[in-house]
Amino acid sequence: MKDLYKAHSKHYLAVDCVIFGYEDYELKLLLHRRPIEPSKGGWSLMGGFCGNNETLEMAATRVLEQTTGLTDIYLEQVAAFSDPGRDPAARVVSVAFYALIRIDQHDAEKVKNNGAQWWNVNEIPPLIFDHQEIVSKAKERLQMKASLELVGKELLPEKFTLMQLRRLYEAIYQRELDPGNFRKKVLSLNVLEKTNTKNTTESKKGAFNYRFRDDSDQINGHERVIKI
Amino acid sequence: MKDLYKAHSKHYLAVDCVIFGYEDYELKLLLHRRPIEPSKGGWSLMGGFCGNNETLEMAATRVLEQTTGLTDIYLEQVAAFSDPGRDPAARVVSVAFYALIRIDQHDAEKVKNNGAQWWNVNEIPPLIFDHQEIVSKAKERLQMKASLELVGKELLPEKFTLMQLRRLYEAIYQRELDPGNFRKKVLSLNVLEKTNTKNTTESKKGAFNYRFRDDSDQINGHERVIKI
DNA sequence: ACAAAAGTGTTCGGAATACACCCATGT
DNA sequence: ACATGGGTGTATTCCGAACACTTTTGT
Repeated sequence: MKDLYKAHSKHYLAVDCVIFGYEDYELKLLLHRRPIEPSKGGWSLMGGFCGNNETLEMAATRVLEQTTGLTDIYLEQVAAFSDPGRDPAARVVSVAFYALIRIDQHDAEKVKNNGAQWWNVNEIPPLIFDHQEIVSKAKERLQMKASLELVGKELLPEKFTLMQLRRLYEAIYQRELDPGNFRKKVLSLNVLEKTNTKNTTESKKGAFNYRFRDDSDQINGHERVIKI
Repeated sequence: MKDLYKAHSKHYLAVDCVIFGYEDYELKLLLHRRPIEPSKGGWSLMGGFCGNNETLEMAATRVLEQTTGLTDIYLEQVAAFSDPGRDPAARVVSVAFYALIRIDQHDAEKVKNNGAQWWNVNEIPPLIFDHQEIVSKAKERLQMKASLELVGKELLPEKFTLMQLRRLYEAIYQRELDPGNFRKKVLSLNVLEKTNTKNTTESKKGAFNYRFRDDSDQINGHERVIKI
């Protein structure tokens, strides 16, 4: 079929991934040194160009696999960034995604080869282009998501204690949460199930491990669920 | 400067606008018959291609002015849609926006010349391509926005009664709201101010008109404000 | 003994909900 | 008179926030 849109201009289309991970009670973010010009060597989000036959989601997935070695990663679209001057080398429109991954599961070797490094989300270095703005928007989105449904399935190990989950929420919300109230609220959502195993590494008494229920995807409408 | 990205493919970039308006107690949506092939004549969102030197927001603004005659329109980015087959004629990535406009203020002449028509948001005809999906996502976003802050400034006339505002929320939320509770909640937000004028067209007694306060943009963080 | 997390219970205030009820007025 | 929306008040319920308290166990 002939191209009916010939009169219009074409654009480079990129994806940039804000990769969130959780480790040592901190929400972290994977950055690498940009391997190409311009701004080669500057701290940057993981990015890549969108191919002709892939969706933006596929491109983001591909970028993630190349940099973390992980497939099957949770992705959420954030927004498109299209300031004509955002990339000094050319007009590139970038669609940002955020990803949630379990730090312990990714391919540390591959990450290192990419010159990548995990950073506490509150202590990141200066970033190239408009990547700081992208990160800010991604953080907002993650907060919003966390307030609408219980997140953690993609960030925590399969089994985790309620304290670990609370620390994650504290890192996302950037404020402390009452342990007792958090426990009651989270359990009332009925999306977790208790396991028989205990974790004794973080307390003398030991805390039961929980896991996400298999069918824990029944969140109602646009009603905010996690006030916490 | 020479193009450093030559190896990568370029793509057509379009914007599609979901134009919300409010009239006769109904949330409406402006559609037109697509003026070009493919799917010429099919019901479609207002769209256009992004130029080389404009942001996507600028492109959307331009499209809106061409179709409604209005400048200075409230716009919110929804998402990018990038299925390679979404447009049968070519690979076109589209970034969707929703717009809020006052139906009485737009250029009815221009709209008519565009073969455009307002539709109740729940009774729209079959749309071309993936526009139905775009509309669904835009509706979700509008609901979310309406629950985070008081909307209406862009949809209602400058002066409006609380009943009109409530009907708007009922149209957005798709459920009835208690008149007394709605009034108390909305006024407690402290973003409206009472005017001296009354509207007697909708009740025998007559209801005071309200308007949005000039400085009514102080919404706190990501805290949900409008539970309603 | 003490510290520190696990886990449970209680209290309190504010907010949402569900109403009742009076007011004003056009028909 | 009565229907209809305007506007106010109130009782009830629910939920989040604050916090007390007991349990368990490593040091």
